[in-house]
Amino acid sequence: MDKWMLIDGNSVAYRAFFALPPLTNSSGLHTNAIYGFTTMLLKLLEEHKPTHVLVAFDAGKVTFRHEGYSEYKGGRQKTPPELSEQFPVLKELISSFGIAQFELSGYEADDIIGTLTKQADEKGVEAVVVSGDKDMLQLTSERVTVAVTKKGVSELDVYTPEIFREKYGLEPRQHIDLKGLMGDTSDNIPGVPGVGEKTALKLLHEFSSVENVLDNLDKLKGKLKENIEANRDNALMSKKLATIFREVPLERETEEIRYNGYEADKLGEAFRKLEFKSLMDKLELSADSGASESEARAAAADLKVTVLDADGDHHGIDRLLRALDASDDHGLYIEAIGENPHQAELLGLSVALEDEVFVLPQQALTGDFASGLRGWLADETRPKYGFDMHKSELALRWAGLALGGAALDVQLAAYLLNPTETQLSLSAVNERLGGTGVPSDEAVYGKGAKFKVPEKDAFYRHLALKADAVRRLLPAVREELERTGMNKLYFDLEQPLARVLAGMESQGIKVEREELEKLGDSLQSQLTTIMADIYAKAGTEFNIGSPKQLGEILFEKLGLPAKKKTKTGYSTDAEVLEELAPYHEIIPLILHYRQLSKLQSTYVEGLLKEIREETGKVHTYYRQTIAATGRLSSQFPNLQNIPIRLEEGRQIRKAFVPSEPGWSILAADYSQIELRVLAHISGDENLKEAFIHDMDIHTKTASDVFGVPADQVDSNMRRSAKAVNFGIVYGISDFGLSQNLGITRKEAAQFIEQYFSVFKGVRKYMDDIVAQAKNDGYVTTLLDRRRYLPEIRSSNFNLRSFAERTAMNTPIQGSAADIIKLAMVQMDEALRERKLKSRMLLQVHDELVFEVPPDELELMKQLLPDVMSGALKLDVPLKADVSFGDNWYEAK
DNA sequence: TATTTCACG
DNA sequence: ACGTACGTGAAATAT
Repeated sequence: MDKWMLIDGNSVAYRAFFALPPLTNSSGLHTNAIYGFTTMLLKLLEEHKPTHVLVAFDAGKVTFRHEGYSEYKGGRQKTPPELSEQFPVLKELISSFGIAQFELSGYEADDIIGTLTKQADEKGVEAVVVSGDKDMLQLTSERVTVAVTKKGVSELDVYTPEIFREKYGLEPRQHIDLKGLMGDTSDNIPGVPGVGEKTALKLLHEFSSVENVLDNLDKLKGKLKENIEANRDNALMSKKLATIFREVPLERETEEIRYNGYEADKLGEAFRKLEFKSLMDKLELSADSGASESEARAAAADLKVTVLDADGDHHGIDRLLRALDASDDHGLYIEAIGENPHQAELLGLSVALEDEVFVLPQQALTGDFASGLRGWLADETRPKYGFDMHKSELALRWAGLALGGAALDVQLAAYLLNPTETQLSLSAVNERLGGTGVPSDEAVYGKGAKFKVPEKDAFYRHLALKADAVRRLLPAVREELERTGMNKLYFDLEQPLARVLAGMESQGIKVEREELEKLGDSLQSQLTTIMADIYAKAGTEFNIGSPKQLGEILFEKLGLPAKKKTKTGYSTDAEVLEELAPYHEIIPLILHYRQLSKLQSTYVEGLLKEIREETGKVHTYYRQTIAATGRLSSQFPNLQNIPIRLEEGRQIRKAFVPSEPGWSILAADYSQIELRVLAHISGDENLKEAFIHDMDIHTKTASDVFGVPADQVDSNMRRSAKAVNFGIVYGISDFGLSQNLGITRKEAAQFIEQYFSVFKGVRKYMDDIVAQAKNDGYVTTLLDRRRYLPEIRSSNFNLRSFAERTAMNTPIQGSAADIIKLAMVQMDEALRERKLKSRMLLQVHDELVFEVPPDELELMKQLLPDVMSGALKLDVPLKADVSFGDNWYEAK
C-alpha cells in the first residue's frame, strides 16, 4: 500500500527558522531552518514510512493569485537574508536525502500539493500533507490527512476530516468559506471587516457557503448586514484567494516522487558540511566515505592499542617500524602540555597505523629500545602526518629529540581551511571534519587547578584515539585543500614555514639583562616622582592604574568633562585624556605615568621574566594559526610589539643584541608593502606609476588629492594624505578618517572622494572586492589564502559594514603576509645553500631581523633585501630597506 | 574570567 | 539613521 508524504518546503522552513535560535556552521552559514526542517523530516519519515515523498517550494514572487489581486501577500516582512541563504542549501540537502522536489513558476507550494492530493484521492492512495499553514486543512479527506506544525517544529497537529468537523462544525472544503469571510492578515487577504472567526463560523453553520450568505443577506440585520453587503466582492475574492488550486499542470509522473530511503554516504557528507553532529550520530552516519559511525566506534572500541614503555619489548618497536616502512599513511600525535612549547611538559607520543596504535609515554622516548623510533622521527626523508607539529618539534627539541619530515599537519591545514576558527584542538577539528570519538582535552585532563593526567590506561587510550583521529582525518584534509585551491599555499609555503619558525624560535634572541635593569631603575625613579606629583595635584592618593579610581578622581572629584563611556564607567584612555589636557595640569602627568608604567611592567619586568638564565636568550613562539589574515602572531613574549614610536620606549631595543661576540644585528623592512600590494591587485595606473618611480607615496597622494605640485606639499597635507592611505588599507570609512584626523565627517568624506577621483582603479577594486565577497562568501590573497565573510550578507548594518571593510583589508594585509612568509622560506634556503652562519631571529610583519657574523655582513646586506624584494613578482617593484648595528636599537 | 588600556605593524 | 577604522598580545584591575 502506497503512502505519499507531501511537504510544503517554504512554510516548514519558515516555521523552523523562527522557532529555533540562530545557528551557524563554522563558515558562518546560518543553519537553523535547515536543522529544524531536517529533524522534522527525520521524525516524519520514521513515523509514517512513506513510499513517496515530495517537498514542494514556491517559485518566484508572483503567482496567478496576484493577477486578480496585486496586494496578495503584501505587507509581509521581507524574508530575512539569514533565512534566504538557507534555501539553496536546504534544497541540496533534500536531494542528498534522495527526496524529490517540485516547484513551478506562477504557483505556490500549496497548489502543487493540492494537485497531488487530488490525484491521491482519485487513485485511492493515502497521503499526508505537512505544512506550517492551516490553509492546507481544506485538503483533508478520507484519504488525506494534514499535519500542521505547532509551537516550533517538534510537534504537529494532525487533522483528519473528523477532527476538522469536531473543531469547526464544518466540512474541510468549507475552510475556504471561512477564510473568505474572516480573511487572513498574514496573506493580506481582506475578508469582511468586523467578521472574525466566531461570526464567520456562525454564518457558515447557518448558510454553509459565502455565496449562500450573500444570497440570504435579508435574513441578517444591523452593522453585520451592512458590512457584508458593502464587501460582497471582497468576500468572494478572498474565498478565491484562499482556495488552493488543484489543477496545476505538473507534467510529472508520480513515480518521480518515489522514496527509496537515503544513501548514507551522501547524507553523511551533507551533514558533515552543515556540521550536524548530533544528527550524524543519530543516524549513525560518518563522513569518511561510507564507514558508518557505528563502524567507526566499533573500530575505536577494538582499537588495538600497544603501549611501549621503558622496559617494553623490542618486538613492539620493531613491529611499529616495520609497519611505518610498509604503510603510506599514519597518524602521529605528540602530547605536550602547556601553552608555551618552550616549557611544555612532554607526556608522550602515539603513532596510529591502520590496524594498530602504538603509544610511548615520555619516559619510553629516551630509552635505548626506542632509538629506532627516534631515528624515524628525526629522519627528514620520512614523511610525518601529525597535528601541530610546529609545537611538537619545539617540545621535542627541549627534551633533546628531533622531529623532521613534517608532510601534512591536520591543525595547520584546518587553519587554512578556515582561518577565523579559534577552536583548533584536535577534538574540535576532528568534529568539524566529520570525525567522531575524540574527547576534549578538558574532559580527559580537567582544567586549571584541577588539571590531572588520568591513570595509565585512560591516558594511553586518549593518546591512541588522537593519533588514530589524525590518521583518519588525512583524506578529508587533502580533499579540502584541493577543493579550496590551497594545495600550493599549504605545501609550498605554510608547511615549510613551520620549520623555519621552529628554527628561529629555538635559536632565540639574546637580551641583555643589565641593559633592561638599568632602564628599569630609571623608569622606577621617574614613576615615583610623577606619582607623588599626581597625588599632590589630586589632593589624595589612589591607584593611578585603576581606570575606575582614576575616573572617579578626574570626573567626580576634579569635575572634568567626561567625553566617552565604557561598558563599566568613564573611559580614561589616551584619546580622552589628550582632550582633557587643557583643563587640568594633572592630565599630562597621568599620560606620562601611563606610558612609563607600561614600559616598566610589560617591557622591562615582563621581558626580564622571559630571559633564560642559562643562555640569556628569550624564545618567542610564533603562532601560525591565529591571525585571520594569515599574519603570524608572537607570544611568550610577544616580540612583535617592542616599542619604537616613542624614543623612551625605543630604548628597550638596546637590550636586544647578537648572541655571539662581534656579530651584528641586521634588519630589513619592506617599504610600503601594503600600498604596493594594493597597487598590484587594484591595477590602479596612478598608484603603480608612483611606486615604479619610487616616489614618497604620502607626498604623492597629498599632491594629487590637494592638487598642488609635490614640492608645495606641506607637512600637514602630507600627514592628512598619510591618514587617508592608512584608511584605504583598512577599508575606509569617513567616520574613521574623521576620528583619526580630528576633522568633521563631511571633510573626511571629501578627502576620500578626492582620493578616489585620482586613484580610480582603487575605487573600482574596493567596489569589486566587496561585490565578490558578497557573491562568493569569501575573499582571497595573492597566494589564494581564503577568509570567509558570512556577515557581508547580514541585514545588520554594523556587522555588514565590518565585513565590507574586512573584505577590502584582508587581501591587502593577507597578501603582504604571504609575501614576507615567502621571503622567510627563501631566505632560509639561501642561508643553507650558501652555508652561511647568519641566523634569522625575528619577523615583525614587514621586517626580518638577523644576527650576522662580521665576515657575512657585507653579503647579507645585499642578499637579504634582494631576497625580500624578489620574493614575489608584482606589477610594481617591492623594496626592502636594510640596516644594521650592535643591537636592535642601532639597526634603524 | 572579563574589561580596559596600550604596545606594535 | 545605524556607529567603525585592519590585525595582534600582555598587564593590571575589576568582578
